Amino acid sequence: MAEQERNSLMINALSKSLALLRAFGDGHAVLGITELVRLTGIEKSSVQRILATLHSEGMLIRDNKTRRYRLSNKWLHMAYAHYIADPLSSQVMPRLFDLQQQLGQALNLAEICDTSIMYTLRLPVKRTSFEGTLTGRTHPALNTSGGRAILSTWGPTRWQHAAQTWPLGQYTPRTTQDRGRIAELIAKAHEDGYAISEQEVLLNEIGIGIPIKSPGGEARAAIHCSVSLSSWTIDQARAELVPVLLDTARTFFVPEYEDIDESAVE
Amino acid sequence: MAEQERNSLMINALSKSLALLRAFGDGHAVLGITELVRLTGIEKSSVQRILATLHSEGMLIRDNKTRRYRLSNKWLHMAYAHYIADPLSSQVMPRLFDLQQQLGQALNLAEICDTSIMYTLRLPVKRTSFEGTLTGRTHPALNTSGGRAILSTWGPTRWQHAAQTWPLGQYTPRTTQDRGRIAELIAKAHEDGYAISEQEVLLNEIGIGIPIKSPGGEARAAIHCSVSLSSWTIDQARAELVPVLLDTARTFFVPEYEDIDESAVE
DNA sequence: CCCGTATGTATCGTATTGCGATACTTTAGA
DNA sequence: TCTAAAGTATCGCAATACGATACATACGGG
Repeated sequence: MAEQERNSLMINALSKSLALLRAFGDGHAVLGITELVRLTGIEKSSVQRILATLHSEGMLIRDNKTRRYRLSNKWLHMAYAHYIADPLSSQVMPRLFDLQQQLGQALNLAEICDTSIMYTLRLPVKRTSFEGTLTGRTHPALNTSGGRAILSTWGPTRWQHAAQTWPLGQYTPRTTQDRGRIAELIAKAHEDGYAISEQEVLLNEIGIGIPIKSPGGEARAAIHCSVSLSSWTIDQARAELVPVLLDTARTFFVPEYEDIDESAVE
Repeated sequence: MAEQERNSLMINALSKSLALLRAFGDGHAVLGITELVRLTGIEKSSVQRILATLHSEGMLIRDNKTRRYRLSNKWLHMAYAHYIADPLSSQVMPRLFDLQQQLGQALNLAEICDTSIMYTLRLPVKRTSFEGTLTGRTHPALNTSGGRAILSTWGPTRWQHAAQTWPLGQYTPRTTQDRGRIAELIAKAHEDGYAISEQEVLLNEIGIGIPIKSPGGEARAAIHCSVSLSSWTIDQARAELVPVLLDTARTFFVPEYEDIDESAVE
């Protein structure tokens, strides 16, 4: 929010277009003009022009019956290009694959993305829900073991602040809503070197988050392991899975973030 | 190309930005200003502005050392939103998963995207290359079994035209360069109801492409199965894999394309 | 080590271009 | 059939993005 206007070389039309595109991500995947006006607050005429442009460029599919739009598969190209250029994914992928063979559990790479956790690599084990296999899914960082694991490396000041201000979701009856409790859990994760959560996002699911630290000790990503409460207890998971996961996470080399970092505060 | 300008409600800045973004996809995943100017032909000042905007929106990561940019993981959000809204992927995924359990072979969903094939769902079997696990990868349609399978449903006129004009790559010594031969292979696929290719994209690989037809009989997508020549012969694959794959592909319901279709001819 | 070139950054006046108001057309539901 | 809501088209204005140019910084060879 803060530093939008300082650079006078910002293209307004492009900013708006991105805002509009993001609207498709936030739960509403199929949208018409008026809905977009409501969601984004952009003028109808502008929405009209942006949609026309994106559509004519093949980036949007239009349902001629309902006159509503959805994102085309051309966007997968951007995702692909991201992965190719991303030093972390290419490094983590093969190790994650081996780990999955060894442990037989669902594994993800989770990255911090503003105040959310995004699953960027996914290796499911059995037939899960379709959504469960897709990369790009996000959850509020505070709700997830991965998010707490990452925050636990940022130092008490920053994680306290995050625990108090970052958004929270409500997924199951057992999703922790108590921000003080969350701060405690992060502190615990700081001591342990990893975070465990129980049924906070999905019922019957234990989440294990292991931070992937840069040389400076801060993490922007985590290995996330998801196991079922019907086959595992928390203690079993701690004893059998955590050590292996910690071993793996330690071996990654993550360069320091010289870039914006933008700290996602306020 | 043809119908760019007829609509006067096209936003120039946005079109340019998309062109610039696409440059990251085409093999060059990390780019500086000057390189982008070369690749896209856009004025340096414009490139500068677009990059500044995208960067400040968090869509690009900048390496402060080399001053070059790459796509951030925010784009995965767009990919995610695409999948959520796409009726085909969500339909195919579970069936593909079952198939993979049954056959134990690498399976993909391949979709036509202009003159290319894009792998939009991937279920690899063993530790393959990183790229081999990523969705959004494209190859010239003419080079792949999936592309030929799809074209074989479009009728002789259109597939002849495609065979003569669509781009061709050269991946292995055995990649067919003869456009006449490719037209023949498509015709063969039309008779058989599927396409098989041998070592045209990857050495030691047999590709099997099964069209997923809409009620009208035309396909925009294909199931693609990749098997190793060290364990299989072409005849074995035809006998053991193809029937099962055909059975599966037949059961999908793909709505007709009322949308642009844009036929990628010109 | 210094210089020359190539690349990235900042500035600025102008006319182009995207803006938003409004009027028109189509759809869907009562 | 009518009405309200959603989508589409038009148009004049001025704000905005444009591109030329000048300035700064990085890189690499002699």
